[in-house]
Amino acid sequence: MRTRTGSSPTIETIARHAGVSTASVSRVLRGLGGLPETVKKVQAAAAELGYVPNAMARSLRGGQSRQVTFAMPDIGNPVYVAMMRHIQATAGAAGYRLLLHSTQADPVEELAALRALADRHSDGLILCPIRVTPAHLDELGRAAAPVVVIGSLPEDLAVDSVRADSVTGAELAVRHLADTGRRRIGLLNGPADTVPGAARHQGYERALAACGLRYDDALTASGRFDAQSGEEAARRLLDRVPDLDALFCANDLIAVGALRALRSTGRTVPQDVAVVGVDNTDLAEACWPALTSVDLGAHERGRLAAELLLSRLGDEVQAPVSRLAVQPRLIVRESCGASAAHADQVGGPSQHKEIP
Amino acid sequence: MRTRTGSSPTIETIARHAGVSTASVSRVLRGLGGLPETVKKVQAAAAELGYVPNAMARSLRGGQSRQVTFAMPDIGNPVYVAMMRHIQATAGAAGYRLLLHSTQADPVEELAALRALADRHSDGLILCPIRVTPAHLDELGRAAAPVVVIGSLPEDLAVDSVRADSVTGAELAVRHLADTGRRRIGLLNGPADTVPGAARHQGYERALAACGLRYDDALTASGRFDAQSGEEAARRLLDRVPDLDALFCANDLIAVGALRALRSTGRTVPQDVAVVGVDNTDLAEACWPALTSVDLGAHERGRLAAELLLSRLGDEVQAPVSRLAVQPRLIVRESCGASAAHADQVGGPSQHKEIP
DNA sequence: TTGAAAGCGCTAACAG
DNA sequence: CTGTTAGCGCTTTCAA
Repeated sequence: MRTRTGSSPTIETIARHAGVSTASVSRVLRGLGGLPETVKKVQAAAAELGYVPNAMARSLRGGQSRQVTFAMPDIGNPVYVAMMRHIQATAGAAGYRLLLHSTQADPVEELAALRALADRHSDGLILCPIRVTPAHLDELGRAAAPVVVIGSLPEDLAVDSVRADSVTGAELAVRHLADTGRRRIGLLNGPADTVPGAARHQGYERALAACGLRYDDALTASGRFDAQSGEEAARRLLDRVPDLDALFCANDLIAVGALRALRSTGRTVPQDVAVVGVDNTDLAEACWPALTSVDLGAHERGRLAAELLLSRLGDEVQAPVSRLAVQPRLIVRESCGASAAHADQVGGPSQHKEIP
Repeated sequence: MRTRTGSSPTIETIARHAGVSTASVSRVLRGLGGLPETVKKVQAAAAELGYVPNAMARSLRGGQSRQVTFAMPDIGNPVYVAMMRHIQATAGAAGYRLLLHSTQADPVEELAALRALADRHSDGLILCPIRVTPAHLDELGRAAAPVVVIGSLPEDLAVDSVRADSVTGAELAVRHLADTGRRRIGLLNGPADTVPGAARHQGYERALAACGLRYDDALTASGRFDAQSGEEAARRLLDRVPDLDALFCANDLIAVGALRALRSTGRTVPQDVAVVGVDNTDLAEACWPALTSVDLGAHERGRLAAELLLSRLGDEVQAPVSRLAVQPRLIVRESCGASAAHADQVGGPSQHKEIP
């Protein structure tokens, strides 16, 4: 085993060892020219001393950190984990490291993530804002590095974004419920004043109209975007409107809570009440009855956001602002009337029907 | 709105602006002394120009990046997300940023994460190895920065670690099954040659012995640590041993797959077959029947690992190696015979019995 | 092709 | 208390 001096070798150590200049070491190590003789000496010295270039020095010199940040509201929500996985894959493949910033759905934290770009520790940011306040617009406008927002933004803001078509997604769900004979369709929403919350509500309302069903405030309830809140909201709603025959839930977590509430109030899913979630997370397949869910393309959004950010980082010239939208698909599973018998007869996992 | 020059102001910009030296700027901005007059001028200039110190320069100078890395096998597994959440909270509170490295359960990737410490982009690493090969031991020995391993390590390796007592956890589960009258208890394991896989197997075998039940290879099956694999393994096992009355699953994902297999082969849980998972992830409460699960203290492990790493980073002196172990608890839910009636009568979420 | 030298932006002696 | 100065480790002109 080789001797370990206290501190790691620098480019100068290698230079001395190889009898060349630091400039030559730098060149050789990055594959730029060099006399075969020189190259060999440098490589030998580097190998022998176990030299690895210092990333911080390189970043300072080069003006870029080769790191990107993903800031999202709640790491406990599998939909963000799905995004993260694809962001990490895309960024990693391009040689970028991934920094995580969990904002706790706190706008202050979101702004902090934006402002943190000023210290140049990160070359760019992918942000999932839960709300878009004037302060957000302001900070987005003056961000010190490229930002891609996953979510909807005002038209006139010159910031790249990737959004789900949440309204259409909600429509898909509600329409499917109506088409399969449901008439008293409730909405279990997250905070109505958040971007996703507002979108779900809008889609719900619009779809009802399209199906000739009347919108009724009494059929809606809102809370947080988690299972416990979903369960509580479902109980409240069911108390108030016992004859509901379907629940459209703003995400899968809420839907899982709703399933619990339904079960504990003696209702059968989907016979008595059909349930649809949103995000098509792993939870949808894990719960029972397996959850019909609107896939808003979290994977796709993560990948696209990362690609957008990377291309922005690579660009010399200012490419025009991109505003991507991914199409939702409805994944029909048992919670929504696909007969259990049908599901039972198949061997493999992941049986579902897809409505694009 | 203030004018935006192309590049951000440096400490020198501020110095000129305030009519002082860069050293004074540095001092003032870090709260070290200064004449009130000077302080005011500097702060004014910094505020006016929107100055933020460059993190890379600071890191290079200071010899530390104020970043730590968490490397884990599979970000799709909620147990790692749980760890991550607490690592992020602990590290974040101490002013460290969190880098993510998903290793895909690939030993090569794990080694890469270890070696990457050499470039000093990260001050320390929390590693969840899925396997510990001789190469791991070697790299752990020569790591360029402090490492904390979440998992078991050979006694003679001088590396901090936090482990779950997975063997005791398995015993808790199997013993509970035996105590509640189960006699044909199967094991659905992940890869047997991984650290967690081996531990689950060992605990299973040991608990059977303690309960006077005979170990039988035919009652075990193994695959990967995910739901699909769990479902397939469960099918194989049930085909082979139709009269199983309990399944001990190596993690919650496998257990979820097992629930699916049981349902689709017409068995009722827990009446026909009781099921226990491991990790007590959110999944355990999401599925139905709610899953009895061994809580191996993922939160605790994440927090402790982060604290260990941070204290190691702060230490001037070499503190002795820490080897922490967290105690498992069995969280009993419906999949294991807690009567559904009992669960139904309660209003709130998270009803369960806890066996420490 | 190679080496000398000038920084990237910051902090920390060390004098004054 | 403040300014001068010397780097942290690297890349990159610019000459030779």
